[in-house]
Amino acid sequence: MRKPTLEEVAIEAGVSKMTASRALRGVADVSSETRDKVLAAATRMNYVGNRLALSLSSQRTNLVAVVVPSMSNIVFPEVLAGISAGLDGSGMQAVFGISDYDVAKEREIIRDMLSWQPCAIIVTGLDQPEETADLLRHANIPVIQLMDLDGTPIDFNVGLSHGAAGEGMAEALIAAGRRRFGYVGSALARDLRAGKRKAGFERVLHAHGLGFAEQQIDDAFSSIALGKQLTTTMLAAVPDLDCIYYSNDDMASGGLFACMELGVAVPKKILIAGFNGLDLVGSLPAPIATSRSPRRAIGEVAAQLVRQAVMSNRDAMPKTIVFTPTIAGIDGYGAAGSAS
Amino acid sequence: MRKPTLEEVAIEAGVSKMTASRALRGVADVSSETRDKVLAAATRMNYVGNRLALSLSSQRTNLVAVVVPSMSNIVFPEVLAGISAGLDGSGMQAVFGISDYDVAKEREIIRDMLSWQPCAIIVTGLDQPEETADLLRHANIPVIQLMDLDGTPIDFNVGLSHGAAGEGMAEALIAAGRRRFGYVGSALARDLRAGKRKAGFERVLHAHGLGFAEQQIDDAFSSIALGKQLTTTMLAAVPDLDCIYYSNDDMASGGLFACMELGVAVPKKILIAGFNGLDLVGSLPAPIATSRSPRRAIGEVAAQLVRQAVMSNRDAMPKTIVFTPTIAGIDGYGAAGSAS
DNA sequence: ATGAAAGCGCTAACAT
DNA sequence: ATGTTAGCGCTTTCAT
Repeated sequence: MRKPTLEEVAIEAGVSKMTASRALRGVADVSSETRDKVLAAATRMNYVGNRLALSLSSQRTNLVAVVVPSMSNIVFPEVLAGISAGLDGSGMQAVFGISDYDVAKEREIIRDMLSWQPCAIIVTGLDQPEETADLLRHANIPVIQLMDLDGTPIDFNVGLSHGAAGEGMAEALIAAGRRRFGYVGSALARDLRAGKRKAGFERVLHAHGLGFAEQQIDDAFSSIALGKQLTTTMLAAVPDLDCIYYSNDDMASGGLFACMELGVAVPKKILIAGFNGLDLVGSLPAPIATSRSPRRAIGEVAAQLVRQAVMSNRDAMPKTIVFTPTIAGIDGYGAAGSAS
Repeated sequence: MRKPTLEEVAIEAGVSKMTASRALRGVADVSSETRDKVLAAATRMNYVGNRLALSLSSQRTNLVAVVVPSMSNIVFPEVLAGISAGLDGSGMQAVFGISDYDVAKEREIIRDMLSWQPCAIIVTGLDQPEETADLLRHANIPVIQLMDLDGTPIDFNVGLSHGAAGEGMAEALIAAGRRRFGYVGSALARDLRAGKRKAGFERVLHAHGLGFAEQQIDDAFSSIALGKQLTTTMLAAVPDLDCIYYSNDDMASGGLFACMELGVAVPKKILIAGFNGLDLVGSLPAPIATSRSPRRAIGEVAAQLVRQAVMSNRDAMPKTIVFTPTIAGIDGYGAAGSAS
């Protein structure tokens, strides 16, 4: 039993296809009597409209394509939740793809999604290779690049500077009296934003005549377990550090757990610093420093931009929305910084 | 500048629409010379096919609709990652929607997604209201219900019994000598699976002449912070518990942090038990009990079912895939249980 | 190996 | 207030 079409509903209701279409869409100029007949027929037949036909015919879709690199920590799911919430009530629908931090896969996903004629596309980061950027530019739809500001946007850009985040954290830690630093990271070859934070952090260290006394970097993706493991290794090799900077909060939380197991006082002996401002960090048994990135807000703002961009003149819109992370977890650095 | 159509590519290549279509799709019976001409023209013009037209014309799509209740902890993102990975290479594309544990919103999302004529739909849980189930049944596509087994599936079912998971955990804890139980949970009105675990747990308690000495339940959604807060409250009221069962691992982790702050020995004085088997739990500074649910595997298996169902005869396929959670974190309960 | 005609299910534009 | 015509961009079917 095939699914009923608009035409079949129209026949059942004793009207033309066009009238049925108007009634179903709630367009004006349909007598309430006719509308009721059509709605009744549609309900009776379990009619569900065909958006393929609708979109093909009307030359526009309600699809917003979104590409994120990963779903294995809570960061991108929160961005997606923000986008989804920000789109609520607009009639638009997000379509997600996961690139696994793989540029070739990202390009294929983008190509695939563009074939669905989305009304906008949201991608992560500014570092797409030229071929991918080309694809995006030729789509002739609003392109929103999320999370990162350190680079040249194609169109719209919502995020924060990871270089500056690294710099800010280093300055805060030096101001807090720390001098002997270690770095624990993972997957830096793929997670370019983590690399930018590290580079910013090192710029400030060098400006103060300092540097990382020790680094532990693994190719695997970040996790609490990996942070714990690398920290244990690091402290066995260089026990006299007074601060460790991590690629993110997952790694940093693992670092805290390693210190607790080794009986190293946090933050008294070693200060632990991560990035993201995960909820987890606020509940941990010892304070660790972090840069709070407004992940959900970034998603919501991206959704707002999409709504504006598809409605109104794109040229009259701000091209860049800058968020500034707040540093938390260092004495005397309560709630500095703000979003703008 | 509008996007080029197949017809324009065909003209540019000096062939008919049909030949261009065949060349682009790699269908047989196209001379390699012609194929090259068409491919060159398509590349030159940055041609991207229009899937709306393709799907409308061919009467089939590569879309798999997926509805999950939440993105605010790592559980469903992992399921989605499993689905996405399981679909890789099939040419199918997942489309996600988030219902926020709201049945009305879920129904609207499902209705919306069905209008895109997906080739299959994956939803969370077995407890959709009749109206939603009707929608699903009338779609005439494979319906896969995830995570839960305690109920009547519409079509295919992949998951675990949460009632049994609660029972198993209670038995393990009683076997481990615990007798004075507390319960800490959240959002039970919406998270029905958490409620089923609690009910199973209580069935076993009652069978042993026991019950919860104290309960702390909040309407908010689960989080580490909430688990910590409710546990602090609970231990202030009833300090002599020897075990607390939580609605999930996020809440349980918060409970552990509360105990650490209060100087309560875990697991010596109080044993803490959650559900999910999050990575986090394996790195925590004290052992807590959990039921490991194979979230990613559930997603991957669902994707496999979809691939089979759209290719072959649905009737010849298994209707239910049962996973059994493993209990971890209780002495003597190493790696009991297995997936089947 | 290639092309022409018809049509997927809907809406836009133009009648009436 | 309702109906008619044309067409969205592609594939299917049937020729050649």
